[in-house]
This record gives sequence, structure tokens and C-alpha cells, in this order.
Amino acid sequence: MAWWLFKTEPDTYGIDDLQREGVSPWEGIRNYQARNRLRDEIQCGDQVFIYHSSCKVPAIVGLAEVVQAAYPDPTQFDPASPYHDGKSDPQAPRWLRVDVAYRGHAGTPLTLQAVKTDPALAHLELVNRSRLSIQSVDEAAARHILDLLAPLTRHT
DNA sequence: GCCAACGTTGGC
DNA sequence: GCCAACGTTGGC
Repeated sequence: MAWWLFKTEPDTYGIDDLQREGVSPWEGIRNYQARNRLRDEIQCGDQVFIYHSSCKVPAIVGLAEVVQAAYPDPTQFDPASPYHDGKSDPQAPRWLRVDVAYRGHAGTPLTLQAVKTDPALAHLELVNRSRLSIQSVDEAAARHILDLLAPLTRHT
């Protein structure tokens, strides 16, 4: 079981939306490195920190779990979708998505500022490779983040 | 809204 | 396959 951090813009799709839906596809990933991680590394049961970017207070705001491993993202073939990719071949889909299930809100969101200033977290991709939308989190850091998020409010 | 960082594209 | 131009991301 591995730990990840998925970025999302709350104005588009945030932790509240995920809570409302319970389980949701994580779609619209259009970056090869992120796609490769979805394809090669992410497994059902992996834990996912949800991070809000491009907003007033960028922060880790909750937890989710991968409940369906990678499969083709249908939005790439939908001309009406903002994620449409006319160059993707239906016989060899270029983009993938996974399904995630809501696991809880952070009692206290862990702000980017706090991540940057915490020696135990300063090595995270969130700090060093901030543009990557699918980031890996080592277990020690993950445990630390969980402590800082506590209490996690779970709604099921 | 600015702009630095960085990913993608395409001419050669 | 290099690399300049261009587009996007995202914190500030």
C-alpha cells in the first residue's frame, strides 16, 4: 500500500465535491509523468492526500483511497469535454484515470506554508516538483502528515 | 495579475 | 534528437 498526493483546484473539483459523491473518477490528467504513475504504480487500496491548489490557502485538506486501478479516461474522446484530446487513438488510449473514494476531511488543513517549513516534509514533491499533479509521498512523511491532519473527520 | 518554473511542440 | 518558442501551472 502506497501513499500519494493528488492536486486539484477546489473551484473545479474539491474535497467537498468528493465527499458529496463518495466515489469519483479522478480524470483530466494530461501529463505523461502523472499518467505513467497512474498506469505503473498506483494500486487499488493506495491512500491519497487531497491537496487544493490555485486557491486562497493552498493546503492538504483530506484523505481518499484508490478503489479502482487505472483505466482509459473517456473524457479524452469527448469533444465537449475540456479534457478532450483529438490526437488520442481509441485503440490505444493515451490518458488514464483511477477511481477514488472519500475518506475524510482534515480537522486542520495542512497548508503549503506549513509543509515547506516542516523539516520532516520539506523534501516532498509538493515543495520541489510542485507542478506534478500526481505526487508520491513516502510512508514516514505520510504518517507525519496524518498526525498533523488529525482529527480526520470521516463521513461515509 | 505577475512571473518563474517547467512541460510540450515543432522546425531543422 | 536538439533546442527555441510557446503554453500552462500555481504561488504570491
